[in-house]
Amino acid sequence: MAKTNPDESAPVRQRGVTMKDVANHAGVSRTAVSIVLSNRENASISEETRTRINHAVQELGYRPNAGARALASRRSDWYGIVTEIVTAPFAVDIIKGAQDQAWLDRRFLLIAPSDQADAVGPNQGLEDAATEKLLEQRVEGLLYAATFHRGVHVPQSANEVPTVLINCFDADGKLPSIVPDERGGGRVAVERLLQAGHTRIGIINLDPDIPAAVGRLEGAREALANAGLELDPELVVSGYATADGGYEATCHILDRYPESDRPTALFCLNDRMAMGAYDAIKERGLTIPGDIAVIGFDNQELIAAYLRPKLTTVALPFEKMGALGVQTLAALTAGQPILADQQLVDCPLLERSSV
Amino acid sequence: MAKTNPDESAPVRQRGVTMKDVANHAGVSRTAVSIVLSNRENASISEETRTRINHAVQELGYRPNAGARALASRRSDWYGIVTEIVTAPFAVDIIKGAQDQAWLDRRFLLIAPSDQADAVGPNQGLEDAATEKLLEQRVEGLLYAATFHRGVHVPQSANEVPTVLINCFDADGKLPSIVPDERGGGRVAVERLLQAGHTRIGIINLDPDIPAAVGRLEGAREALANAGLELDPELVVSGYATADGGYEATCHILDRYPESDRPTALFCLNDRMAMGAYDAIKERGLTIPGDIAVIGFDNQELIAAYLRPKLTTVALPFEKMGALGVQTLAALTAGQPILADQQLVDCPLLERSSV
DNA sequence: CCCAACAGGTAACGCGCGTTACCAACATCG
DNA sequence: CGATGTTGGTAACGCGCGTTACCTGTTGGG
Repeated sequence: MAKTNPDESAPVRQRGVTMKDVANHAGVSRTAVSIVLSNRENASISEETRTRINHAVQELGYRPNAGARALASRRSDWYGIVTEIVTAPFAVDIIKGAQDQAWLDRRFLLIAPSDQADAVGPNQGLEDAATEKLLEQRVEGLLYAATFHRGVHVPQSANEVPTVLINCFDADGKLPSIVPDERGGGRVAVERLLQAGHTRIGIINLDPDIPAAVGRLEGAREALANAGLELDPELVVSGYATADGGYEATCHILDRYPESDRPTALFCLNDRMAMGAYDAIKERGLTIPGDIAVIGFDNQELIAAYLRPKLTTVALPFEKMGALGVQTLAALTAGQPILADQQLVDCPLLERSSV
Repeated sequence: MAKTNPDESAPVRQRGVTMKDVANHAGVSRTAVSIVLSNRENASISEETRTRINHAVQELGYRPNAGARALASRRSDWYGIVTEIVTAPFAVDIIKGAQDQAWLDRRFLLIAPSDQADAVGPNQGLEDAATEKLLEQRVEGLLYAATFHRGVHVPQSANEVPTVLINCFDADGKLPSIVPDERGGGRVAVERLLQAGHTRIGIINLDPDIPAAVGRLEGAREALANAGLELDPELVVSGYATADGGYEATCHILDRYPESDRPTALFCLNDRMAMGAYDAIKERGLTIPGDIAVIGFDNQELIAAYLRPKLTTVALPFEKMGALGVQTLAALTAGQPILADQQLVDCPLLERSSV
């Protein structure tokens, strides 16, 4: 009764073709097949038997068994990544970057979900389980990816294998990490506004304590200083990191000043807040970028590319961070030294139409 | 020179603890350990040695080797999913649904990227490679996920193992598939508008040929028919599936009629077009939903939840489809019969504030 | 008192493959 | 002509584990 495929019209399915079968079919030993397939340099197999073996492989449709190979060679060619894929509009980009890079290196990326509700509290049950599962698969390296830049604690068992943090950093500062250059991003954003002639720049801030806010604000300050200006604390308004929060903060900042003294540009520390800012600005009959220029941060495609006018913003280099994470891991597993404990990745400015 | 960890302060890292070590430490045979760890029912191991073994496992920090287990037991506990993660704002949700379900079943989901540019053209090089790689890992089942509902061609080798299609269907109609109930979604959207008292409903259509457009439109027609109304073809405008496309189509439809005859509601066949519709409506000094109600489709969180007012829309059940895909696969690999070749998944209405 | 029926455990084989040690045939050299 | 490579291969071991066949007491029944 347990037939998987009731209607089996005898396709060319050769399941379970093993190396031995290939060897028999080619009239050689299994060792010879192994040598040819792993085509080493110092081999000593005649060209003739070599092609004979390759033909046998083709004819039988032989497919190597990765598991067995891993067992025998004691290398799995797998990396593992632990990430909160749940609430993550971003995480996917990190995964994609890592995935593609791993694929280039002919490695597999095992993805394990981590629903850590709180980074601090020891709600690490699931996360530990994820790590454990990955180690059971004998991954050669581990990646931990966060959805927003912050400090994290990593399960103990991660010590057993090279580990790299992406978009987050180890609170104990032992593990190598890849994070966005928030400060550089803030600088480039404000420089762009300065270059467009704006000198009174309002800043719609995030929660001031998180690394993103600290870095971006610092960058803004730096850019202003380079232009001989100072950051007016009055012009910095914090709000919830949502469209509503951005809307309210923008209302606040726009209504506080007479038109003559009003900021002519807004630097929103994320795109969702920029979305709210758009509404507040339009509501007041002002135009973008004519009356007020807006620049965002994060480059959430769905927002930035579809707002009207399209939003000029600073991109978070998720894909690049993912790729760099895998590269760093590759270096570590190969025993090579890595460049630095913390690698900063550029946040490039994406010009659209709101400045 | 190739030291992975130069500063090795002797942590409790016990790498390579094997079953034999556990056996020795507990003073039993390796077989006994194997039996206890795979805790079978018909075992005959005394409670005492059983706990002794468990203690040894704890003390040595033994971690089973999943690869070796797979090799010996001839079952890998792995599924593979091939998906175009690249341009995909959605795919991630399918993956998440599948991932979570697989995790519940204590299985791993191997994700392989497929950058098939064209579903029809034989640009299947990469996709074939992905499938091949997955089969080398001896996955027990395969999932193919598309980012938008459409027909696809699947590599030959997929026949070797149970296969399920998600958000797409086999052009040859052989493989089981999981797709959204587009028609039901269209129906529920229009029903909601009817219920709010709207009878003149404009429809911002997608490319009329794709399954999504066909189904949703059919559903709309059905809902109207149930209310004794007919679909006015004049009120259906197709455009590019973007915010700009939605903007233009909406302008077209709004400017064509005198105010008295203007539609009082718009059914946008996706959220990006709804985004453009918002702009067109607001530009004309009209309010949402006061003057014109808007309903979308897809539930792209970043758009729907952050538009002002928040967009009422019909959700595409990606996560559920992913989960159902894995469940179907589980049934197939267990040799159980499946319910139907094509399973439809409900598209639920999400009430927000635009109706 | 002998035999069957357990409970409690072990030896040994094989999964598919990488790898090392070894072997035969031939060419080269002093 | 024997010693010494070199070329082209093979036998055999082990990776870590599941599984089956078997073995050794101890009981209970006739």
